[in-house]
Amino acid sequence: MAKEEAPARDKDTAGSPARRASDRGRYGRLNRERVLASALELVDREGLSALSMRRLGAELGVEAMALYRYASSKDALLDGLVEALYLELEERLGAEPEALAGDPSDWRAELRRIARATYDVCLAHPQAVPLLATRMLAVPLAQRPNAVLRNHERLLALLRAAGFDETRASGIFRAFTAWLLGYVSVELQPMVDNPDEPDPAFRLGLHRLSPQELPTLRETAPSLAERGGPEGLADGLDALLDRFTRP
Amino acid sequence: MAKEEAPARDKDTAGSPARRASDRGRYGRLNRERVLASALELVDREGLSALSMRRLGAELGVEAMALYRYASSKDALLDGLVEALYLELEERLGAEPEALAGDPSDWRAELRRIARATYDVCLAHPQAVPLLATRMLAVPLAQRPNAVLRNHERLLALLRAAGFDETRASGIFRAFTAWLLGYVSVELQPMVDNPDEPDPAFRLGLHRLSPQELPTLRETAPSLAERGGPEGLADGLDALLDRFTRP
DNA sequence: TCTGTATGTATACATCGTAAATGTACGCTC
DNA sequence: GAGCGTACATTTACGATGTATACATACAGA
Repeated sequence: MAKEEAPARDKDTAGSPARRASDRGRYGRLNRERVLASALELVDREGLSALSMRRLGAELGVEAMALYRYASSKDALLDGLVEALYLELEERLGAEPEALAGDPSDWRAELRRIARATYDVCLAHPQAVPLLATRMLAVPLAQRPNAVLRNHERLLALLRAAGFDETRASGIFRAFTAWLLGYVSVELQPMVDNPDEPDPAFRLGLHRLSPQELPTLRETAPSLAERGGPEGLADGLDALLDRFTRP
Repeated sequence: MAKEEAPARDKDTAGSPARRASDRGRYGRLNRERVLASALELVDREGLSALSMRRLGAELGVEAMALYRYASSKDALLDGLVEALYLELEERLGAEPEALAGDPSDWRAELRRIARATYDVCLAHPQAVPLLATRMLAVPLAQRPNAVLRNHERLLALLRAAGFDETRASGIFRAFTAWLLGYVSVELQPMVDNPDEPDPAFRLGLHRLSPQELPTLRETAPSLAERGGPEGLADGLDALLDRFTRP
């Protein structure tokens, strides 16, 4: 039914179609990278709930079923989004793992750097953050996307190189992950009721909160809605590292 | 308010149907509490993805549409589950807020107690934990379920009573929430590939991990799969409180 | 006994994920 | 070039889901 705008305008114009590489008569337009990039962009733009196979297909000028060549199910597609986030993280961190190249005594700085880069990626894709706390953690370790596993490897290698034994390294790893994911989850959600409202109290919808039963929450809410920013992340991380690396 | 189950056992016992309280000719079988309890039980038993309106209806011996009297949409139902979790938390914490009754100097112990109780609730309903990191945080502050708001109020009142100003209290509140949610999210997910496998390495699916590219992860995985338990939670919390309450 | 309201059912529709069969255009060999 | 195999995309179809709407029923109070 040719919902296309570009293609095969005239099947036999003779003089005809002058194909560009990206336009070879509906053939080979897709690849996994494009699919995931488009999915992430859609999620960024309209939220996770807007992501359906049909919708993503339309976004790419393709039927929904075509996507199954590049992600074997919708769950796999979501895992792919997680992968995309971690690929973006790797890019920001630089290709080669610093852990192996750098000075082992800088492991704290390196952890901070990784945490900060993760924060930045999440800040760029706030709507996708829930995927980390749910999809990613729900998938058994060994089945997580490769980019995720590489990230795990990087962290663990860093810690082992710094001299921590397995048990120690695991503890630090878990604390790092918990704090990082918790922090971005709490920080990067709206909390705002009506974003277009100029008055902060109304923007937060505070008029819904009973002053009798929730007095403290009501008066603290505006301050609560502020962000700790990357500094808050780094502060907490330092505190946790102090504790979890104690003898 | 008469959402009771006690009443009107046998309108006219005559010979006939011997109605039990739970069986009055399909009328008045439901109430919000029962719906939410049943939903939570279903999630506990078969996971979040098993929760559909039809399925939950069947569980209660009722058509799907009947549920809409008690939750105006599926999203509202999920929010109801969050509420149910927080009600359970309140039960464990005791009815009256300790913050107002207790000694303000015990605020750290009280925070630990709340964290521990939350951990216990999550441990009892691991399949529902993702709801906290997603649904709960995604809902604008003022629209969160009442039990959640009461929990926020309790925490903030506790901190204000301990002498922290709004800004300070907010910072501690956010750190507390982030750590707590991150910790239970990381801790209470399976990580296991094939639960029935006796050998730990196979149970984790480690054979899928390339020894060349992921050596450290491979050797650390068994230790990673262990839990930090409530002690780990308390340790990290203490560390964060030290940091976020510094002058 | 009658009537209004609270409660649950019946029916219907749009949308979703996805299995299976079908077409279509390219790269290859001849 | 002609023809073929295969990678790619479409078509069609099915069952499940959330939910709007209209209806039926059972109880409570007059």
